[in-house]
Amino acid sequence: MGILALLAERSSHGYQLKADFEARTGGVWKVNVGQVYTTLERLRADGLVEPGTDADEGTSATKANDRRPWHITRDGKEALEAWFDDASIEPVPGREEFLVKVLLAVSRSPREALAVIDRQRTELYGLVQAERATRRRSAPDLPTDLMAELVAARHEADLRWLDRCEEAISTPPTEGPRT
Amino acid sequence: MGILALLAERSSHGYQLKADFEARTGGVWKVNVGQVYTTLERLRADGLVEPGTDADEGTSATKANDRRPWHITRDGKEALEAWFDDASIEPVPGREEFLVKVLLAVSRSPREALAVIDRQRTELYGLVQAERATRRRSAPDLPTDLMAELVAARHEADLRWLDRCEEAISTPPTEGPRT
DNA sequence: AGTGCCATGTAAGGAGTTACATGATTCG
DNA sequence: CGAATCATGTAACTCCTTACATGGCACT
Repeated sequence: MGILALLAERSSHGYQLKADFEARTGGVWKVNVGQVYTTLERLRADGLVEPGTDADEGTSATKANDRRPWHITRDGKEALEAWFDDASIEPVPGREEFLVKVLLAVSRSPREALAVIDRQRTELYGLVQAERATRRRSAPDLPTDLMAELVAARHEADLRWLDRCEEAISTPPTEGPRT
Repeated sequence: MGILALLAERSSHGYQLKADFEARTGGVWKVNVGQVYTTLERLRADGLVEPGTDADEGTSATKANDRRPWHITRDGKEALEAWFDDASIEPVPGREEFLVKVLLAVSRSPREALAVIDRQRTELYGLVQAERATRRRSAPDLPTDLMAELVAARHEADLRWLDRCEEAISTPPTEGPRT
């Protein structure tokens, strides 16, 4: 649907779509070019996009490489509308390796758990710093900016959560000690 | 690795592992039973687990159904240690449909974007409420509790981010208006 | 006798990842 | 001329999802 949304803005070809998609997601979501082409084929199979006709732009400006322009179809536009209209949030966060690791470590032993939490915190903190640095040396576009803010917010939430975990396993060594 | 971690705590069989894994992730990560069995096969192929011998528990207590107990191997323990030791955080958040949808909507039109943001906010807010409700009527175990807190924290971060997006597309209608 | 849970598996399909193959153009 | 970049595509692999097929046991 991301590819489709880009094609709704303007017709384009695979290689370009890859670049646009990555730019639009603030460089966070890197896609393999190959995947773009297979995705376009899938979209075509579903009738949501169609390849450009020769009369289309083969004659006009674009004649550089072997570019193969794609257009969104009527069905494609409808599907895209439906997608934008659908506000349902996916599964729920919490399926990340990072979390599972911490949760499973908690059940191992307090010592193990604290070690894991500490390492994760260091790592996360490093990421936050790195992002801040990256962000300082560039006047990015809106998507990049927004994505950066989200990533930062999430990471900070995760850091606070790690503190919370540490507290939880430290405070009640066994269970409700005596009230 | 989640399965492996559970097997490190105690040997168990597929059906049980499924239940344990879900419990350990606070019920957030539902796995299909079938996947557990294929995962166990994969782990065995890698030499990280091994099926129980007949002498093992076929004779002793467990004789109920056709249970097939699995044990972690030496290699498995090592691999698990390595996994717990590895603090690297995966890709970076931000690959969720929800985000891509908002970011792509932002580039469409302010009106569209505000509509999408608003719907997402309503949805997210509903989720937060639902979770709070769920949480109130149950005295859960530690993993469930921690997971719930993380989910709540993330959702709240996302809500704040949606506000931020709204602000970003409202404030500078075009670009740096006049200093 | 029947329903439902325990328990183990297989098969099909969709999607992402990595890697590779191939050629044109552009720029130093 | 050589290297980087533009551009399109294919193949192999891994993993997750859904669905289905079986059978035992327990409880009513």
